[in-house]
Amino acid sequence: MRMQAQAQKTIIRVAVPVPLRQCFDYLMPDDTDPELLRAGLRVLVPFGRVKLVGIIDAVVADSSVESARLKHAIHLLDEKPLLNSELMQLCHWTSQYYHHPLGEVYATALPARLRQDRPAAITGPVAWCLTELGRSTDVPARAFRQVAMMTALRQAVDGLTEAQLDTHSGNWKVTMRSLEAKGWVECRALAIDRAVEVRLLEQGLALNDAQQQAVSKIMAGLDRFGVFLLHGVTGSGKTEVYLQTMTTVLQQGRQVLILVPEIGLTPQLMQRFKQRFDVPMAIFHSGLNDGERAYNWLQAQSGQARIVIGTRSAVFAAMPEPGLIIVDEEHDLSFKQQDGCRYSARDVAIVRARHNDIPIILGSATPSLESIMNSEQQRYQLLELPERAAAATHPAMYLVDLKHQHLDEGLSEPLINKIHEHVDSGGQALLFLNRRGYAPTLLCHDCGWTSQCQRCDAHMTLHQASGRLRCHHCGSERRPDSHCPACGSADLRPIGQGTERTEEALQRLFPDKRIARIDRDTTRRKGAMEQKLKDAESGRDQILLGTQLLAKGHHFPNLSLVAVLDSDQGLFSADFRSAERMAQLIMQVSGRAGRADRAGEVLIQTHHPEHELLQYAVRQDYPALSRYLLQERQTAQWPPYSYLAMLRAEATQQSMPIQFLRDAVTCASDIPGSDKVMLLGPVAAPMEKRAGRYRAQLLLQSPERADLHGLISAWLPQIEQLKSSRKVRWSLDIDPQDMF
DNA sequence: AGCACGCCGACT
DNA sequence: GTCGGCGTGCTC
Repeated sequence: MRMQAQAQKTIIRVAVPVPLRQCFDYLMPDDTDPELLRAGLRVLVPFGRVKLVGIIDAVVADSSVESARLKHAIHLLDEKPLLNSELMQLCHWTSQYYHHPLGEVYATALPARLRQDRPAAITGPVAWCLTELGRSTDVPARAFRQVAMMTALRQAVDGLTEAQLDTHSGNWKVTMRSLEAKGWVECRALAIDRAVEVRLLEQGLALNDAQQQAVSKIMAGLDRFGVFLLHGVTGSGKTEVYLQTMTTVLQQGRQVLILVPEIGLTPQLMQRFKQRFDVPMAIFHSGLNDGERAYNWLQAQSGQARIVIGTRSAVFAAMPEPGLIIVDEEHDLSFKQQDGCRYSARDVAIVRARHNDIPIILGSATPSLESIMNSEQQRYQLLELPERAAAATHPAMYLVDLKHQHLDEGLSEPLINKIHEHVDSGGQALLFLNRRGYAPTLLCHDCGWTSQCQRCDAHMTLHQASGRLRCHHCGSERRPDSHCPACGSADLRPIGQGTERTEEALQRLFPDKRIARIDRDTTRRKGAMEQKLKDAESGRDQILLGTQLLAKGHHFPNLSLVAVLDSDQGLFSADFRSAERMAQLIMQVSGRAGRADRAGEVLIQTHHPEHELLQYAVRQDYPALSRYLLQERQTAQWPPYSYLAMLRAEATQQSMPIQFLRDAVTCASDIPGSDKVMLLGPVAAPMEKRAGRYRAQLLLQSPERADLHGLISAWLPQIEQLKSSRKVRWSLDIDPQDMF
């Protein structure tokens, strides 16, 4: 028997938001009860010469750091852990898998407001009510605003929320303040009932056979981990499958997490949920301010929000009782974070489901090849929704061979005729062109000079509306030259097609039709996107012209014709994923054509109508298309037949990134097991110069994930020691999606 | 990342 | 003679 007293656990191991792969030990703050120390609490600590808010990762009895060097933490920020053990475990996994410092992962998981040195008080919606005193007081009649306010409050049983007051009068705050000073009114946090019983506000729709089967299979697996790949074309009723499975999970008293891509569709989907369920929801999207974000996060964390819905970062929303995760449009690239900790929210979500032993649904009309392969290998259960639920007919698909075609500003004759046909008979046409601006470059007809960006290896795009040349890669802009800077010629011509120029052509060709251009330039203003979409949905605009921005999610009831103006750029690109993306785009947009009463038509302009990908795409044969793509990937040993990581570097001096990556290769070769990983490069990035910085990359490829990660774990500490690493900005990207 | 310390070039 | 450039080292 040990006679020694158990050493007290009074050392806290803190993860601080710095790019260092270690935690730091501290003595607990003065005047703190050791019993209060818990992992998951936030704590303010002195760090070097600054103070930082960190997360207590563990409470331990002693430290390997000599006690004289240990500092006291300053104070705890929470009484109860802000991060529960499940979320901490998820952050640990993320930190290890993406080889990113733990403290920064915790920082990614928390909304900005909760990373600051202030208490995590929930200050959500409040309601103003009368006090006892206020109820028994007669307001002097001359204070007429106050009288009106008191009367309004008397009529409202549960008080008035700020939103309600805003509709009442624009200037209620002043009046309210004087009433509050008199002690007649008070402000209360709005009580949110914890919905034990989930109230359904509307009945579920009748399911077709495929939907019914999908729902049954998911229901049968609600009590354990399992990945369901829900493959359904647009309009096949994926959302109804989500809704009905969610109903059961919510009724079991568990929370549902839904991840959606970053294209402003979150509010729409949430609207669907609000129509169906009377439960509190927490929502996360780019339109929220810091306060709203923190409030919603805490709603999810406290368990009050039963449905949590949001984009990428919502995968880290704390939830005490998760029961189901849904990733909608799982193939979407916006689930991959492109800076800092480069995680894939879809992949983190799958791990989270596994940790919690709950099911996860991946929904898509065009699943990623990774997911297709996983379902073929029985790791995921494939659920197919083949039919269009609402009995709409499939669109007719045509390839327009552009070879030897006369083009009017990129528009072929067959296309122009089709547009006439559709809009004249009351339909709507949607045209895709993935290049905004007027023309991609300005060319000197006499000497061949083109308008290059000074800071990037790219052309500057001519924007006619603003009369500027703009670089789409670094944002720099300038006035277009009136004469060629190289030879002095005045014959400068805009070359190529952009949405602005196509819009101009459309206006000339269809002078009596309403044309709407929807791209980043026309939707920059806040609320402009919503307004444009509303106009388009109302059927007011007969011709819609847009970039990728318009590709998915929005429902235009009158839409009968969809056209892809330039599919060729996607087919022949340096990035092995670009063909896949173009095919997915065609599949996605074609799902949008057609109304209940009328089959839609889809036109794809190309110089390569014989291309196999396009052939599969027009036949709407995604299984064949993905088989073809998987075959290609297997031949070239690309993912999912191998695993990749990309080490990138950039610097203002051209030679530095390559130098650093060479040094990195040198130290990799000394690591045992490095023979199991191929190091491809270093090479200059496809666009070497961007925003004034030179960029280079080194690709790591291995048939085995474990070998790749094993090498990286041993390698990173060495890379950090390299002298040349100090002269570049470098980053490591696990499972890179973009090869640029 | 931040921040300080420290050692060399062009200026009041 | 100093101000300030950024190389180097450190953070419990």
